[in-house]
Amino acid sequence: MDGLSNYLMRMSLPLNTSNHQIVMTEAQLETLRRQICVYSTICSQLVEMHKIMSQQAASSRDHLLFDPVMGGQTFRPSARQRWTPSQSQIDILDRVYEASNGNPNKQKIKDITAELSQHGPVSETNVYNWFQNRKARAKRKQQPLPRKEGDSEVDTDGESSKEKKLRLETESKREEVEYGERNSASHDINQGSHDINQCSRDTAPGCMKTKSQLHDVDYDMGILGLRYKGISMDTSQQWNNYPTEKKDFCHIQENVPASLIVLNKADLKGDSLGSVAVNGSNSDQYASGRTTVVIDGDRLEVPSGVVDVRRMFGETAVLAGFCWASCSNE
Amino acid sequence: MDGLSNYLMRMSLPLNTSNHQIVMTEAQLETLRRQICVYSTICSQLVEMHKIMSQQAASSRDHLLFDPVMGGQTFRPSARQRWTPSQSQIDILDRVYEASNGNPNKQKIKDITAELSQHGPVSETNVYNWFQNRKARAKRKQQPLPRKEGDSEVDTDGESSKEKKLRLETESKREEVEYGERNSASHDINQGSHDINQCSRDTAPGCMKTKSQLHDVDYDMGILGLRYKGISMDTSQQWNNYPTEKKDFCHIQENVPASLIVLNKADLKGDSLGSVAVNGSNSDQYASGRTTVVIDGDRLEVPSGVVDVRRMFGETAVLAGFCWASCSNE
DNA sequence: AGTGTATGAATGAACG
DNA sequence: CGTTCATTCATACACT
Repeated sequence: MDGLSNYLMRMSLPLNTSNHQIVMTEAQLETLRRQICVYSTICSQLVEMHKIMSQQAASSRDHLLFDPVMGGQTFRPSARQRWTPSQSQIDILDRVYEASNGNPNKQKIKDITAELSQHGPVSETNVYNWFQNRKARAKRKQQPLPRKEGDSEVDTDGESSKEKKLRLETESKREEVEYGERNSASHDINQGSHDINQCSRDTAPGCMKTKSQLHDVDYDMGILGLRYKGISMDTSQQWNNYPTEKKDFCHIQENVPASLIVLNKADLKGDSLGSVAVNGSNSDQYASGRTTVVIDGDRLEVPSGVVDVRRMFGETAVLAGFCWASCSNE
Repeated sequence: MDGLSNYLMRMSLPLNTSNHQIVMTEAQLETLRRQICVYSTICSQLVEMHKIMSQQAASSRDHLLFDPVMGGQTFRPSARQRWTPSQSQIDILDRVYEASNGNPNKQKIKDITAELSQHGPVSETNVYNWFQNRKARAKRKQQPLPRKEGDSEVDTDGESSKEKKLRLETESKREEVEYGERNSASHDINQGSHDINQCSRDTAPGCMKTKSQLHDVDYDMGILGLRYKGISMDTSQQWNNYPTEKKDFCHIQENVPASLIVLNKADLKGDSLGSVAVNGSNSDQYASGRTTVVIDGDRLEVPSGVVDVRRMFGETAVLAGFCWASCSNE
């Protein structure tokens, strides 16, 4: 649980009540009211989402037979043969994998299993296998040796414009290597003020900034960020209902065809992991799992999914800017 | 916007604050605290769900290309496109496949890729996958000889203890048959008061009971039930924060190494389907897809996934008991 | 447009 | 630990 679990604490609300009346300041109450409003909205979204999902699940055959509320486990009428880790479990595993160098020993596996079991059924064997596979496949991907920057594919050169999309697909195979490229690319982000940097309130938390501006920003998108993600900024009722100070929480850039979405989830995960999602339907964005996005006027290939934001964009990059202004919106 | 949006109203909290301090009664504050806690938890589920949705949306093209939070508006995440070998490439691949007996090694793949790239864009991974699939599907097509239903498996007796887990895995092939066994097993559940039946509040909704006790129970786990699933009862902060009356909603059994989790989703699905999930890390619980659980003192092998609770445990069994008390918790 | 099929891709598990 | 198997998912494409 994130912020709200400690909310009362931060609000200085007495946790143990006695018989006398409790006194709240106006500010406390106001904050409280807003917070409740926010969560109320989110919860109604949850219900709505689940209804849609259930409906989807009911009307689809196999691959959609999952209940997202159940943590992403896929349920089928027949028993599932193999373990399917939930997303939260995967996140944890990823984190552990990143942190560790070698294979976890037996005790370590026990620990991990215990933690994972809080997010769904899992056995130690599952964990063991996961690390085995992860390592093996990481190694395999390491084979196409690291290339510098977005220079052309050495083996697949002479590519036509049509082949470009395939090149991207090829690139996606060397995730680890690409992170390095990201870092160098992040320098671009740090230069100049482009579209995404038009943020008018440089000090507002969540405002899209160059990473050099990110120091000491008490950033906290978390759930709110996730909530924002699905919102069409111009039309969403939720967005209109949203408290102004929360809108300023991040900067919406409406004039770029597709933009990076980085959702900081530090408050959820306790680390720098964030989600990168992009939209846009340019024809050259076909690479699976990655998309060409425009950041500060420069084109970047970024993977979708959970990424280490700091690793990708620099140590101080904890922020998010996002824009759902789809170039394919009719 | 659902309940909470009117929450302040119900709480009689003044919506327009003046300059004086606001006074809350203890009861109000307590209710408020609990409500926030509940919503906080639910929101975390939203986050989880949304992660999964995003993931799904990113990896699927059309039918899932919508974000439920957006209220059905579709947007286009990065398109994903898969490699489509040209005919000449297929010819080459076929030829190589025919000529070779085993899987090509890494160098061989490189060579093949090099050759194929002269006829179109291709990556080594594409080649690798192609051979994997080709081999697997060739094998499958030659197989469809065997038996009818899962009946032929019965003769696999004389199993060693080591083979047991394999047996379980095999068993999962004949779901329907197993349901029958479950039904008989359910009689055990109905007898006497065992661990899981220690529920002290027999009338409390959601309390784990024998099926004979379930009549006329106004059962309603819904989202809350779903919420429970990810909670480790002994360690989870969420659980500790949870209102007492909600804890009583179902009965938590803390002293069994692993226990059955049946989440009734009748309110969501309109039927008796529920989810069974189990955890536990006993060495004999490694069979993926099913787990040994302790129910009323008896060990049962139950499949994970969606099951017909009533069919499995009896017509009146609509309830859920669950316990994440992991036997591997330190 | 909906439905079905072939197949590229992903990945948990098992093997040697 | 590297390799292979087996299953599943999702897409491209064909069919109607």
